[in-house]
Amino acid sequence: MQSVNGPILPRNFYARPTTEVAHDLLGCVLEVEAYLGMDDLAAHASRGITPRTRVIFGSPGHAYVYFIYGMHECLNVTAEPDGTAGCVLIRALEPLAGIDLMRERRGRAELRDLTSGPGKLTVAMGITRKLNGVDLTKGPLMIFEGHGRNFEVKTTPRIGINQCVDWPLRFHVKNNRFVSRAR
DNA sequence: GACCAGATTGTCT
DNA sequence: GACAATCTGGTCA
Repeated sequence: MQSVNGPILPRNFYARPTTEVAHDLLGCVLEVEAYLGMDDLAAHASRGITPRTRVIFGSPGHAYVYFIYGMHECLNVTAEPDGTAGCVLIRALEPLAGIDLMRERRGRAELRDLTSGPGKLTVAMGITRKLNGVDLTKGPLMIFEGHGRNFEVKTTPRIGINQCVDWPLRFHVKNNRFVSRAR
């Protein structure tokens, strides 16, 4: 796999408030949603620690991969200091490397269709629950620093939830053609 | 373009 | 047993 970006994001990038981590991930990825702790009823972590949510309460900078709707897997990164719940859902990114492989896995040629949604990008990148709990500062899955921040950030409510529907915790790069589309 | 229904299984009550 | 942080393909316009 070709490396197209700067250094790997360090642990202390993730050990901060979830909304800050979400906001600052823009530029590395294009669209994110923040899911907080006990007060955020839309977050899996609001139910407390279960076998599934254990990772969210653990060390920052790890992958939380969950299975949803019987057929989709979604990638999150954990935030907040160790012991505090918080994670960031990666909703969209721009395909930069391995595009042919992504097309093969997705069964689609259109570049915009490869990673413009949380369920899509996990398929395109080959991410499964086997990667649940892996350390994002070490690999095999990593997030690299972006190329600067000369873009406008758009903040909106989150998509596809039934609780806390008004909370402005979705962040994406304005006018970018690779972000997902709300129904 | 908008809107709708179906697929399919892990997780928790 | 209900429901879910989604996607796709269909219909209609």
